[in-house]
Parts: sequence; C-alpha cells; structure tokens
Amino acid sequence: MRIRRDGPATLADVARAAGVSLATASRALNPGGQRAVRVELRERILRAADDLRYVPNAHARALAGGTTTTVGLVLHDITDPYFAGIARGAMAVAGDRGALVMVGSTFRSPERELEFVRTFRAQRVDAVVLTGSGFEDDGYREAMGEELAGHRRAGGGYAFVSEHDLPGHVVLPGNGEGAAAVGRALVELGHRRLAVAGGPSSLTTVRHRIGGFVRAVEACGVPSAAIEVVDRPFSEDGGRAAARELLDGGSGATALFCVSDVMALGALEELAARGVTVPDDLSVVGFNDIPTMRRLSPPVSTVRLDLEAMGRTAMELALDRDAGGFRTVPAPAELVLRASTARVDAAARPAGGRG
Amino acid sequence: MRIRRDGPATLADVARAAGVSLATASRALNPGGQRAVRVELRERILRAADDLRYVPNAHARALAGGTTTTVGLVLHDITDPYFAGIARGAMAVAGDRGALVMVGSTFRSPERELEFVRTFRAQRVDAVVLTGSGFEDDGYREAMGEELAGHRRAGGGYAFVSEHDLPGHVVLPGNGEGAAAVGRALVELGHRRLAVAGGPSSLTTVRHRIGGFVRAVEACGVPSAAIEVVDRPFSEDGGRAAARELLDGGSGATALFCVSDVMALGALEELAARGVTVPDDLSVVGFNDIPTMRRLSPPVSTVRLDLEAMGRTAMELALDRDAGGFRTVPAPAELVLRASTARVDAAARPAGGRG
DNA sequence: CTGTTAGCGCTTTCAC
DNA sequence: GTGAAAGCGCTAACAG
Repeated sequence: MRIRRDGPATLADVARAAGVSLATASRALNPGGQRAVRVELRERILRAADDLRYVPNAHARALAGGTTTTVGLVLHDITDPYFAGIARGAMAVAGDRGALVMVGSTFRSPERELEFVRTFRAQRVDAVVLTGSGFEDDGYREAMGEELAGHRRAGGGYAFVSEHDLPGHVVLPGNGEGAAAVGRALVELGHRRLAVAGGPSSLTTVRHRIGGFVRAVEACGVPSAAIEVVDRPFSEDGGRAAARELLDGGSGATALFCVSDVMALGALEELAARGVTVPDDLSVVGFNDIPTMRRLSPPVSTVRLDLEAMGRTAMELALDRDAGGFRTVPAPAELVLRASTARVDAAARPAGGRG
Repeated sequence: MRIRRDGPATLADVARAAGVSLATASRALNPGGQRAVRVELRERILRAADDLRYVPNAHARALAGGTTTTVGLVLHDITDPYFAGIARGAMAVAGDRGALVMVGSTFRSPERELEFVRTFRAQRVDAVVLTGSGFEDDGYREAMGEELAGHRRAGGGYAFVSEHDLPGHVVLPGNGEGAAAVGRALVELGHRRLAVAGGPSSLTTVRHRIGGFVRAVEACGVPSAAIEVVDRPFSEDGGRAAARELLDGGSGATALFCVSDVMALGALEELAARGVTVPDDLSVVGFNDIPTMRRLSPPVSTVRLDLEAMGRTAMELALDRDAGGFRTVPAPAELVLRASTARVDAAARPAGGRG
C-alpha cells in the first residue's frame, strides 16, 4: 500500500476520488474542449477537485497541451512613470485575455534585456513586448534579432514600443514630430538661443527627438550653431548633470528642451538650486507628459504621449497573430504648452553664470 | 524516415546531434547538478545546442525536476508610485536570485487578487508577495487563507506588505506611529481643528493610520470632536472628493491629514481649484513620501516609508524558507515636515466656504 | 563519467 | 459519453 504523496492533489487523485477516468476528469475541468461530460459526472468531479483542493499544474498543462497563456514584458525600470504607464496598458490587455504577465526589469542593460527574452522563450510565452528604444550595438541587435526570430518561428508574437532597428510590430511615438513642435513653439516664442538636455545618442529615441528638434528649429531660420546639445544619461541625474553643464558653461540659451520628463525633473531641480527662475530666466520643456509635470509649479510644458494606450496597442499587436506583415502603429505626440515656457524678446537676459 | 518537427529543437535533438545520450546532454547543460561531463563532450553538446538554437523548455524542466524559479507579485496598480516602489525592490531581489517575476494587477478587486494567487499556485511559483492591505471581508479572508495555506503546504513561501489579518510573514509599515507623529506635529504647530481625508475603513492600513492619528491628537489634549474624518476611495479622485466634502461642509479645520500621498495629490488639486492656499489657509500632510511630494510647491509634508526596502524585505521573507514561525519586520515610518504645514495661532482663519 | 529507464501531471487521439 | 494509452520535454535515480 502506497503512502499518499505529500504534494498537492493531482488530476489523477481527483479522477480516482470521483470514480472516473483521468481523461474524463480532464474534460470536466476544461469545459472549452470537446463535447461535454455528463452533468452528473461533471459535478461529482468538480466536487472532488474542490474537496481535494486541486490546483492544476500549469507546467504539465503546457507540456501536454503545448499551450500557455503567459506574456513577457521587458522594461527598464518600473518606477519610471513612463514605463509604468506603458506597463499598465499592456497588463490590462493581458488581463483581459486571461494571460499572466511576466515582467523583466533591465535597468538599461542590454545583456539583461537579452537574458529576459531568452527566459521568456524558455517559458514559451505567447508574446513579448519590448519597451524602451533599442541599443545601437551590432552585437545586441543581431542577438536580439535571432532571439525574436526564433520566438516567432516557435509561434510567438512580439512588439516593440519605440524604434528598434529590428523587424517587428512597432508602436511608434511621434518623437520627431513632437520634438519638432517643441522647436517651432520655442522659436515662435522668440527664443533664439536653445539648449538641449539630451540622452545617450546610442538610443534611437534620443536621436529622433534631438533630430526633430534641431531640424525644426533650423527650418524656422535659427542656425543650428545657436543650439547647444549636452548628452547625459537618460535619467533624473542625467538631467541634473546636463543643466549643471549648461549653466557652468555660461550658456546663453533662453530655453531648454529636455528629451524626457524625467531628465527635466533633474534639470529643474538643478535650476532651482542655482536660483534660475523658470520661465523668467529660462523656459523648460520636457517629453512624455508623466503625471508629475502638470503638478509642478510652474506646470511644465511637455509632449504628451498616451502611455497606457501605447502599452495596450503593443500588447495587442504582440498577441494577435494575424496574417500579413509587421505593423507600425503611430502613437501621436501632442505638444502641451504650460507655464514653464514663456515669450522672450530679442533682448532677453540669458540664463547662466553662477547661481 | 520521420520528417523533422517544426517546433523548436529539444534536448533529444541536441543529444542526437552531439552523439550523446539525453542524460549527458542534460548534465552538460545544467552545470549545477552532479559531477561534470568531460570537457570535450560538453563543448560538443554546447555547440550542438547553439547550432540548433536550442531553448530549454521551462515547463518540462519544472515538471520533471519539480522545481521552478518564478515568483508572484500582487499589487493594485503599477502606476501608483507606492506600489511601483515596492515592486522595484521586490523585483530586484527576485532578479538577484534568478527568479522570474509574474505580476498581477488587481485594481483593488479582492476577487482578482484571489484569482492571481490561484494562478500563481498553478504556476507553482516559489513565492508570492502580496502588497496592499487586506480586505476586511470574511469570505475573502477565508478563501485567501486557504490558498496561502495550500501554497505553503506545497512548499511555497509568501509574505505580505501591510497588515492582512492572516498568518504569514509581514513587512509592517509604522502606520500607527507615523500617523501619530503627524497628529502630534500638527497639534504642536497650534492646530486645534483637524480634518482627515481617509480611505475606506475596510482597509486595515487606513484604519491604523486614522487610529494612530486620532489617538495621538487626543493624547495631546485635543478632543476627538475636533477631528473631522471623511472616508473616500483610496485614490486621487478620492482625495479630491474628500477635500470637496470638507470644504463644502464649511469645515473649520486648519490642517488636513490625507492617509496617502495619492489622496493628498487629489486634495491639493481641489484646494488649488478653490483658491485655498497651502499652508496659509490650510496645512496639508500626506503619507508614503512618493517622489512627487517633495517636488510640489509648497513641498508636501508626509510620512516617509522606504518603499523599495519594503519590497526587498518582503521578497526575501517570501523566498527564504527558513525554519521558525512567521516574522514581522517593521518598516520605519518617518515624519517629514515640509512647507505644506505651518504654524497657526489660535485666531487662525479657518479654510472653507465657497471658493 | 555516461547511458537506460522511469516517471513529473496533464491533454489527446483512438477505441469502445 | 467515457476509458485506455501514448506522449509533451526534461530530470533523476540507477546501473554500468
């Protein structure tokens, strides 16, 4: 006589308790399948399962059925409101489709990003959503390309949020247009000397934003020599550092465009610490419109992206294995002018110098 | 002759390609196990795996080995900085231990919370971390208790962040003490009529915060009749609604304690809309110290909790299946007084009335 | 060191 | 309808 195993009850236990075959128990517990089990039996099985506190083993199910309902989500940092917003949308869609979400935080490490995609593949996820722009590195691009191709070959879907230089569905924020709108607006407000707090130019997103800004400003007749670009990490500290650099360098700029709101937050802190008044001494604009921006005083101008919608769309693209090629879905970027940007006249006093 | 399956390569494929047995291939690919495989063979196997773009099947592995390296994290809303902060800490620990994190967003639905725990159990996760206070509902408590007991019986660990009225490891924020500190500070600043923007009292966290506040204020000699408590949803809108109610009711309070920063955000917005100046007309205090609070103007007083550390600790407790009973780890709450709270004299003009 | 052999728990033909 | 049996891909004893 065998001693009862310690672990949780299995389907076999349930079947035995209900006096039916394994197959029948499985059918009763998975209504979706073939023709149903007789009501009487079904109830008996359900009761037995309940009594035994049966919890199906998702791994066994996945192995036997060759199906899973999990998705992977890769992001840099969940406390960054940008990614949190996207994650919320993506998770909402996954939830609606009954899919479990596995989240990988890369903290901006390409290796970790690759590692997560591999792990997700091992988990045989249905779909993976990659947020944050790609890394401009041939090794990375090739490796990631292979992973994704393999994933696809195995029947999985995936989508990017932001450019990735790799084939795949993309939710593409209007980085260029948004930044261009910022540039035009600043020039229209009379600004003739501009500064940009940029991120590492290895990030496609950064390049697009800076590019769009510079081109638009030039198109307005302001020479690119009047634009001072400082590249710092794509973080709050980076923004702080950029502001410091600009101020220390005695920049004559009257307006500062930060390529992300988080950077703007850091820059604003540095400005405040130096006694530089916004917008009187310097106009400031961010990008993304994270919730905090409108609450600051003065409220900060920025480019609004519907983060949640972007996350939703990306997850849908990744999950819907429809025919046809890869789709690129634009995510409109809308300039939101707030009190942090003001008009200057030609004689405006430049910011900078010692605080 | 069989046609090659379409799916991804299996271990058997790798073994065949390398001319070794299944077991050997498995050993070569899992260095952790028994004594190693001869270098020559190992390299051959590794190469074959690489050539075939072999991706281990985590489900098969879990099923055969009876081991997983996944953890579940339950939270209400990832865009809420409170949960994002905790999640970051929890995910960091999971990452260090090589565990994959599955995240469930409940949006404050007890049913969904239960559902996630069930799903995590089906996934045979090693540990689950439950954030957000428990729901004061007997049905919920019993059901959740059973799920967790079953999970534990199956060898899994779990931990709560905040009180849960259920046995288990707990990371316990100093809600009572923190709120008490707020109460004392306000009384010391001369406030004699206090208002509280509270959340649903079914949330343990809310009860502890309000309780701690009220008791401390009374202990300072201010009668509880001088404290006006308004319960609204535990959200930004709830904070807005609470402020509206207080103002419309012609509250004579000179200070407002919001049981969470997110509620404070809503309340502040309503106050600003009504022309109530902080802190001149009304002092405001929040709870949690989400990053935004110190950036507002005036910077908002609040009670600091080290969210990330809380998340880390919780994940560690859930993962470390050490002997002994359940542990309760306090998370210190530290009052942070900022410019949103000011001294009033006895003749202070009460806020309220039509804006 | 390496190969053989059982399963892990479940879904799924295929018969009845 | 329901049962029997064959795996899903892998790990883990056992033997050699």
